[in-house]
Amino acid sequence: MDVPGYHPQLPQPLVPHLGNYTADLLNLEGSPTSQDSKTEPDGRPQSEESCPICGDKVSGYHYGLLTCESCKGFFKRSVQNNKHYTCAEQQRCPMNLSQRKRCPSCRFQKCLAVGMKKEAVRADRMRGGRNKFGPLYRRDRQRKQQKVYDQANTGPYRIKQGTTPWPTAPNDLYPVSSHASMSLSSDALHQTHMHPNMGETGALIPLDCTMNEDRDLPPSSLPYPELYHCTFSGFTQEKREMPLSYSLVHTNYPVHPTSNNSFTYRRTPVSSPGSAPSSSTLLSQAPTQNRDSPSSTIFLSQLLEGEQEESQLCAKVLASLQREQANRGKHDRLNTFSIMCKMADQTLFGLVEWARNNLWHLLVSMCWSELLVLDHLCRQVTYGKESCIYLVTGQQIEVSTIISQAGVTLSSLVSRTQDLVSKLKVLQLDRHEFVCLKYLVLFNPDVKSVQSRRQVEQTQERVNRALMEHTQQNHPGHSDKFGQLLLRLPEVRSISLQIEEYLYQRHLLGDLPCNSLLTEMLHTKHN
DNA sequence: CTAGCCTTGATG
DNA sequence: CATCAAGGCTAG
Repeated sequence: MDVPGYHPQLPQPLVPHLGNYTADLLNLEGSPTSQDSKTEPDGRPQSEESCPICGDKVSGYHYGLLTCESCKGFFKRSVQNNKHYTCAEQQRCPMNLSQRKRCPSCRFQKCLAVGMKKEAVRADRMRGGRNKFGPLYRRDRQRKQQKVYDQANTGPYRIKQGTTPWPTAPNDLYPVSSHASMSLSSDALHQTHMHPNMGETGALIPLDCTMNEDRDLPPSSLPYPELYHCTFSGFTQEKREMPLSYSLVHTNYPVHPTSNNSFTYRRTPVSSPGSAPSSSTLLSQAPTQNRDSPSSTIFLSQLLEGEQEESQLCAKVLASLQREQANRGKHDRLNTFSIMCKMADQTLFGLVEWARNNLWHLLVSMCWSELLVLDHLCRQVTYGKESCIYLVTGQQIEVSTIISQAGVTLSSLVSRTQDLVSKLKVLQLDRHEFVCLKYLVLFNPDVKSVQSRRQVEQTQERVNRALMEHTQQNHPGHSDKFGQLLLRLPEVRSISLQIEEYLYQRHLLGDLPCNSLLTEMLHTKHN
């Protein structure tokens, strides 16, 4: 998902910079304090934490996160000696204090999976000193402390309380990648465009493009199921911060163009912004309504009212990215891939915000990637120009630039997605239909752990009927639009699965910000 | 090969 | 000068 040849611009106060960016995904908590305490707020020594790989006693930060001394040494030896281990079993060997020696392959995979960074092992073997990521560790400590304070507020977004809820994953530590990176020429810079109404304060914020997709990838299975018990608890704080970030850019809302498929709509005070209608609303009328009644129209309006306006989402994402960059040092900028992850992350926050209750959260956790794909498709159909990809931030990238410079997987994903965009443009997908597709994807009665299967089925049926009636009433000349739209869903699913697989591979390579909602979703779904 | 302890040296 | 995360050393 990195975007070679991509130089989007973000408004101030981001600092223009043309070099490689440190992919540091740190907290948004403002300037660091001078406290560098090794104790938790409750006075408990931090060293009592257990190693995320084997559970042994943590001895400090090593190669990106808190680990024990032995895993530190193991990781160092493995990277320095360029070890390639093979697991004799199914790459799911138990990893604990007593068994960590038994399978170096699984141990190393787990090191990578929890976020240890190969890049932090020095190629020149220089001893001593600090690498340039020292400040990142410090901010990680602060964030850990902040998390402890926030533990009381972990209610609304918790999906699952696991026994090992990814507790010791690196908190957004993300040292500079040693992967091949390249700085873009000014030509490439101009291959991306700001939306004309993006805001007058927009300064050139070029980003590097990391061409590191086609490295050797580890097996695509998902080892260490115990890691995939995740919660959203770590995100309540950032989420709560979101409204504050509005003020940063809210005067610069991009005014998105209104196409024939007019996607602008007015929100009524009845619905809380960005929140879907309640389940009772969705089920308030029997699915066997009289077809000629306006019930489906009203129903669709209700669904639409729950949708977040694009300009608001755009503002949120921009504000988040701005703040992220503002909190970084000069050599510490997000790289392109990390920025894309951040965009996806913020869109996911929107989805979780949108989802009403636990059932919905569960459903979202099973189809988040499809919803993201749908969201992207809708944006392309509405705002996207023929040869460009339109990002949630309003920025545009030439498809040809991506295709020419990306690796096989990414090119394939972009091509497939653009094909789908073309088909949906031909179908003239409108916002009502998009929302219906979104609900049809969400309300999937096949999700195993869903208790109220009947409720999910009924909602699905109702949305299905609304979509059918809408297409018949609004596009009478296009007799099979309903069927054509439904036929696109398997491709949406297929693309989303490929994206998940791609993201997981990047995650194993340490490229994904570990403390992101994106990462948690990735793990939760495969749990 | 492992893992505990030691040395180093940039950083604030 | 203290800190602490790098690499080094070595007995087991």
